[in-house]
Amino acid sequence: MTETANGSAAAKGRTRRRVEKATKADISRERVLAAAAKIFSERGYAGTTMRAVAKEVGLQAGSLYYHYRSKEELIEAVLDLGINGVSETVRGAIASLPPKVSGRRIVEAAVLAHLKGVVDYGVYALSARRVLGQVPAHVRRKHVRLRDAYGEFWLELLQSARQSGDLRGDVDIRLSRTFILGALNSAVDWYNPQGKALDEVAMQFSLLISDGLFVPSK
Amino acid sequence: MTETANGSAAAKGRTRRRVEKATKADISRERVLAAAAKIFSERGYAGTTMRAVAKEVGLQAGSLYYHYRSKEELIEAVLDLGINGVSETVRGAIASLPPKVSGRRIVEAAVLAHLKGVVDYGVYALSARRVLGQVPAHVRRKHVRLRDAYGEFWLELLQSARQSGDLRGDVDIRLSRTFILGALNSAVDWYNPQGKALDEVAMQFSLLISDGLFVPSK
DNA sequence: GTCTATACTTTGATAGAC
DNA sequence: GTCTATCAAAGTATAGAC
Repeated sequence: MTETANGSAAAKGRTRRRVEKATKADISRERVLAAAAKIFSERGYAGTTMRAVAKEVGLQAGSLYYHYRSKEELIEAVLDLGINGVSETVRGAIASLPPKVSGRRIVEAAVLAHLKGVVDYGVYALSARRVLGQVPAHVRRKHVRLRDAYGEFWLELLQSARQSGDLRGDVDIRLSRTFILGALNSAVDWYNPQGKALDEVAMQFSLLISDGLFVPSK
Repeated sequence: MTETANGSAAAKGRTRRRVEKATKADISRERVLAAAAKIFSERGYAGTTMRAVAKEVGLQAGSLYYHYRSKEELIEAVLDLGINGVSETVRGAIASLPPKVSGRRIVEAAVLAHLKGVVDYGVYALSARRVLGQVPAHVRRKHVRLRDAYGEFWLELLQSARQSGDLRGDVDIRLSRTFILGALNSAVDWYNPQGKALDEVAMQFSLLISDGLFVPSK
């Protein structure tokens, strides 16, 4: 994750070929990004001051502008990483599944990967969830598009499960998707890495999603 | 809902006996509250200025302080209504259920009531969801307590369903509760009263929660 | 790369007139 | 009840020294 954060952040502003070592600027830039994500997630967009971010990384406020041109550019980088991080984690997991798996297994893999993504991209995912509604409109629009594309991916997942035949006839796929993603995203608010293992949580969620709470009626 | 909003807001600052008519102050106070809730939910705590709230109701910034002593008192009133509104809607619905209903019916009623509460208390519920993490710590503590008490109520609901015998043996009640509430709360973000009827959404959600996505495996 | 100093704007809140 | 005027504090961003 650290590599991704650095890669994606650094790649934006500078042209980096191959595997050159991270420059001092790259390191600072990433530390600033992580600090900003943390504070954005706690205090919201307007509540996050450049001074607070600078203090978190041991810099003066003015120095941040060497790495990011404005507060707006900073939140954009944070949101990018939060949304793309989770999305790519899930797409990757599904892509590496063997060709003819059951719908159950697909859902199981997607649930686990989403939770993994949310944990790996912690403060970035949290920021994406909490401040997306507060950023300047043109910034929000771009990221809503990314988020919607991810939602579309889930829809296709469920549709392919339906085609494989094991989905109940009376379930509304769109609403189910909304329900599942709402529940999974809430994990950024409460999941504690010190607590239950992620696989266990994912297993329980998958069970609920697949078979529900109650014993099949008669 | 309007009555509740007014009642709970007005009751705080003033002593009102019986059914006296709403004073000018009561009316302004409630309009300020509604405007504040809307803006808080859109821009977050720090992003909401007293000037913006005032403008929304056609007042000058200074005039707000006649109704609320500070920005902090304003967000407190908004959060109160958002959290208590939903909680009371659900508790009321469950309390008015006939004595020996099935676990399925209980879950169904709770799901519908929660969605109803979220819609009725719209901007207040939205604020509670979006800005709780951004308010001064002592304000947050009080409201986290209220929210947790509501979560406890859901836990008891599920426990009583288990005792009535129709819950699957392998479901983790705590995790299920977390999952369900995460999904239901997300409705404040996407539910559109112009779209699908609430009962229909509630029915689909209940179906998913109770029986899951897939046909019972042989 | 980072610092200090500072220009300019906006904020929450108060006081007193009406 | 609401307005106008105002203050002190805090905000983003820039410029130039090091």
